[in-house]
Amino acid sequence: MSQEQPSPPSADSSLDGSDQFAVRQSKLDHLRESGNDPYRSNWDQSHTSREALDLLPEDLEEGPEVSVAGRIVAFRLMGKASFLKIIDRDGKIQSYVRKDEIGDDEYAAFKKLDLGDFVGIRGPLFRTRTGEITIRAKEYRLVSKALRPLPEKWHGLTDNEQIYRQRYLDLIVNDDSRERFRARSRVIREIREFFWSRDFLEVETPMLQAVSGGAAARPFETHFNALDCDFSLRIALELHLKRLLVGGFDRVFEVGRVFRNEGLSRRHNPEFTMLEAYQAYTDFRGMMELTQSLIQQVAERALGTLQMEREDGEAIDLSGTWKEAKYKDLILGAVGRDDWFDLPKSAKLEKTKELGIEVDPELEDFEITNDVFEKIIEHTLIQPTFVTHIPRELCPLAKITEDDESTIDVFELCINGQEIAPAYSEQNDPFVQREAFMKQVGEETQELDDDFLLALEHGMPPAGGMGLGIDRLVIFLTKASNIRDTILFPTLRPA
RNA sequence: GGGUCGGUAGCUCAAUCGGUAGAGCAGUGGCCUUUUAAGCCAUUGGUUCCGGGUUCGAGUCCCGGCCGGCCUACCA
Repeated sequence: MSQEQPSPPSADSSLDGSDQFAVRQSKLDHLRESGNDPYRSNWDQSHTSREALDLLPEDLEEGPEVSVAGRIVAFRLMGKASFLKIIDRDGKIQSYVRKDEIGDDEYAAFKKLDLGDFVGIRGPLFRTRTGEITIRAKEYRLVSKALRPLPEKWHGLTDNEQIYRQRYLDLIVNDDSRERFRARSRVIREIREFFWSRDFLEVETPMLQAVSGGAAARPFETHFNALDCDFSLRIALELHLKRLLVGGFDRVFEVGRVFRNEGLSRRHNPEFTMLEAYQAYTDFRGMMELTQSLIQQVAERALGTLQMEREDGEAIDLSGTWKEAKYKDLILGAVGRDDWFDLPKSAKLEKTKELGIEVDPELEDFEITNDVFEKIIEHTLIQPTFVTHIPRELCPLAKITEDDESTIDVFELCINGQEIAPAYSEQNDPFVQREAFMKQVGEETQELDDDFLLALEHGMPPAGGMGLGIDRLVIFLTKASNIRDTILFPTLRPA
């Protein structure tokens, strides 16, 4: 380490810079040889970047000394002084490092730092000529070496596959992605706060289930060795939460992962996060108030606004009292005739062809109608809309409407052209429930959950229940276009 | 599962009709004490996703495979 030699001969001289990993590894080796192993270092933070920036009011040129730490994301060497920018958990801050302030040897070592390295920096705050709040370094220390280069600084990382498989790189270089996942976390926190404030009990129910019910989806199957029996991963939270209503916990909610062995799409990931809440002595009308208040409060607190914007620029207004529409009215409007529900199946199929949608002719009448809803109506419901009076065949777990035997007391909340949250007046008649299950078991590959029916026979209080797909909520709250942009590590084929 | 588009340097992207694979950033060496995608000079770096085929010659054309985007199907 002589000061005279401008660049001491070392292993570096054999490296031409073509192999960035080798160059960085060589730098690491030299640090270790000189007793400065970065992987054995640490640093005490006095402030985060954000906190430090807040310490220098507009009218002041000089601020107190701070000690920060983070990853180097910009590095500008200018002879005997340098600027670098580090990123930590709440932002970025610039530091100014001068040779005459940290010393010749230290500065020589400093120049060997790389983009991506973690450093600690201590020094007073000041304002640069262009007004940027900056730390004038008195001391720095390398506390972890990055052996691989960061993605390009200007374009960031754009390759979708790499964004999903190496999310950490996306989070380092793509500000919007980092902010989207912070927003997701705030949304979930505010959801919990909402239910806690309404005296709901947060619970955890099994993910491994002998019978996975509560929805019509194919489950993932697995085998439990100790008991030598098959289990499936849950596809919904519903049936266990209702057992808790039976048990006397009359306001419960759970936020948790559910798993459905179905296809992938912009709106579907095989594991996704569901909220379900059940409240005794209310009904789907009560859930309507609850759901609207929940989403409004979450948006207000987590994002500070009720005015959303989709990726395509269209606005979504979450304020006020949300629209209500009867399922039947929406269908009649979409097909353009009042006698739709009296038409024979062949005429319905004829009409769907006119409307330009493909419908499987093997389907039941109500399924054809529901295809009309899902393929023509759903994606047009951008503004929050409670769709009510849904045909009873579509859900076996809800109460029948008192003055209309053909519909159930439920709503399906649609926002952003997607189903976000269904809610029901929960069926608590064990006979009607068993009948509905039997009918479903007959036509689907569905197992009967006898244990749940046994619980119902002990008596479940009248209740309203609601389920909400958190990933889809986050999609429109954060202007994302794809569910994968709201899930940190989305499901991909193994590399 | 089907359709379609794509995979080129660490990253972001070029490469005409099938004719020597290039640029910016990053890296390396040098200059530079308030920069802002810092600047200037020089410079390294390629299994063109993989495997076959056609051809004098393939990043480019054909066949097969792998991985991904979008659309679609499945999806309470």
